[in-house]
Amino acid sequence: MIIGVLVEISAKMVDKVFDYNVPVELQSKIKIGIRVSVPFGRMTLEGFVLEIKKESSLSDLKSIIDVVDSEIVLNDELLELGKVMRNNTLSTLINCYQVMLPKALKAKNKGNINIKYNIFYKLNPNYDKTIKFNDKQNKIIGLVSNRLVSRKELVDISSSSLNTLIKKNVLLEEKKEHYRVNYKESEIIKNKLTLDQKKVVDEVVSNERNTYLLYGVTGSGKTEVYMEIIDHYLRIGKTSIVLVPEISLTPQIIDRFHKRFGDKIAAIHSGLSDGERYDEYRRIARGEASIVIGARSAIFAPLKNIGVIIIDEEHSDSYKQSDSSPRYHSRDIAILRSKYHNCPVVLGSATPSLESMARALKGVYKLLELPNRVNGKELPRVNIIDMNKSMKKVKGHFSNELLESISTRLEKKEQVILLLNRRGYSSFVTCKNCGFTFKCPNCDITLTYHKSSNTMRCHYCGYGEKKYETCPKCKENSLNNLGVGTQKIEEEIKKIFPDCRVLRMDYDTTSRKGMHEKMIESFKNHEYDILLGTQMVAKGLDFPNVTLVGVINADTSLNIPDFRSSENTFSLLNQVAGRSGRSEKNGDVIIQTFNPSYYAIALVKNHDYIGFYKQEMLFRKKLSYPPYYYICNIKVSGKDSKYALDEALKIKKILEKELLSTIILGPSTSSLFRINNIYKYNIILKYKKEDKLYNVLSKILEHYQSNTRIKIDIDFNPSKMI
DNA sequence: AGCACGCCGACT
DNA sequence: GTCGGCGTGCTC
Repeated sequence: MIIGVLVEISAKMVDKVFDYNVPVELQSKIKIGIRVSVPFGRMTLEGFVLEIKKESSLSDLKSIIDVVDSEIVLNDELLELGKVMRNNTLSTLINCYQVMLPKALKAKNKGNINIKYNIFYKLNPNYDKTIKFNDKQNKIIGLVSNRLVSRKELVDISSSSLNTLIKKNVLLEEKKEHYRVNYKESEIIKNKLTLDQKKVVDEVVSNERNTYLLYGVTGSGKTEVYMEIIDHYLRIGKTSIVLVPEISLTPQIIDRFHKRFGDKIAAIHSGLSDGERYDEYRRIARGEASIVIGARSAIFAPLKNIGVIIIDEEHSDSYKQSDSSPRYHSRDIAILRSKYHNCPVVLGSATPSLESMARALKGVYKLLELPNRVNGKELPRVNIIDMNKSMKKVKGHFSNELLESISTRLEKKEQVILLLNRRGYSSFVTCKNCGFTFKCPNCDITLTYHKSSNTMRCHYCGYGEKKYETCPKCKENSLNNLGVGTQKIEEEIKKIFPDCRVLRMDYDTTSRKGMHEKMIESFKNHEYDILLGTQMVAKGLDFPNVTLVGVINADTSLNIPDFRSSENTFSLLNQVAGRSGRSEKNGDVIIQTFNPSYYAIALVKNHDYIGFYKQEMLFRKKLSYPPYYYICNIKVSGKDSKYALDEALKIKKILEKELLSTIILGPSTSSLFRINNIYKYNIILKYKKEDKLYNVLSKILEHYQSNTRIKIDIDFNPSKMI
């Protein structure tokens, strides 16, 4: 027996199958998709078995050392999917496979993440009948004589007696896997659907394979629709995947699915330890869970017989893996898997990505709409406050309008959410006298001030230094802590409303395990009046008593140098506005901005997504951006900035010669020019149809693979270009 | 990823 | 002469 093995090294050169002999005693364990350990050069590596055959074109094969798994880790569907991914992302095949698996199944972590077992005992029918037992031993034997008894139960009687019985071979051990995550039985809660919701459900389950764009306003009951669709497929024995952005993968949403589907769900979220993740993964692989809910990588859940794939908040950029290879998008993977399973894909959003809406309007996706809120209420009233006028009257960050509204709600014992838009914003330190700002010596990024340690830190590489008292440039004592943090805002609120209970929710306060959950719960129970936070208060949360949403600073996310900054801003504001007035009481929204007439802000007033879509499409067309053109970012980086730039220019020359219908921009320094002393350049391609593209880029990658002085990363349809 | 091979600069 | 720099190539 000869097998073809893909080894766990991510390099173009070894991104192929290597043949090995299999010793007779291991042959019965070999399956396609199982892992083996093999000698490779003078190393020992793990790899995936991709081929089983009788002959090889090479003689003198080495033999595999061992078989790693008892069950396959990648099934045929995922093995094939990986090959398509490699072609679409120009990544290595091994990277594509590794991204599908939990940490526990990667070679580097072997042994660190274990399967937990519960130990049970039963009576050995052939034990030595001449042995005499004491009372406690007899009690144990009585218990195990007709059933499996857990070790814990027997230890409670007498651990020494138990040990004696084990030693004398009277008891036999049996191990059972123990899953660390627990889904308790739960009473099933089902809401009655509105006519609109029912129409959507009926369309999707009509069993045509189709990609649907579900455009539903905030509060229109999309989650209920998802659950009904999933329920339909569950009843006919099919499985489902639900993707949610990590930031809205809260205990609240998991709880809702849990209440409806009990232990049929497997939830994969950032709060799980590696071991817990592994347990969930095995439950899925074994068919013990049939509904998977998780963030981006849950799209690879090894479910069989998938009935539907749902991507909630489909516009979220968290679905694109942008920091490492393979740079894939969950939406693309969903559509590929839907072809294999012949099942529908549902993309849901109140503010669909322009790409998806354009496809829906072209008929590539099928458009479904939920134009009304389920409670029959109007969408909240949105009031846009021009801070150019207000700032003169008020010091601090609050306009009179916002303060008055907060005050009214507090009197009525209603709750308030305040959003501090920190995207593209950080609390940097600057000199009021000469304008000097502190930057990271490694990354060219402004350092962020941390009050608790009185240090300035780089958010990219972790560099930190003590805060200066005087400006290092002009020696004046005029360093100013610019930028607002949630702490600062909290202090301001407390000054104005001393009795008000403020809950601060941001990255700092939620990083401890379980804090996020606790905060949401306590706010829901009205232990606080105001929830103040960053992005994480904008998405998916459902608090019936919230009747006012205030946005402190709508503009900051407009300043990001990215062609999607308007889209991201509109979508963030629209999302957070949707947190207001979700129950019986009407809701209000107050948005503070310095650009009140800018369309991405002004159109939030009437929740006018379609209006925004039309405006934004004009801009995208004019500048040849998606969805009119595809974009590909070629990242060239190296320690030697001149060398990297020279090579980037060479690459551009080649591209210009080969790609005749592509717009080529750059090489430009990205806004994060230097990270950890690595200099970065971007070459941007804009194209509609370019048949040679993948071929040419592959050749470039191949040419530079062994060049250690620069690194080339290719990102198709990048979500961000920093 | 590692490791060997091989081809040019400054030294016991 | 040769030690060692790292660019290039290979691993079934």
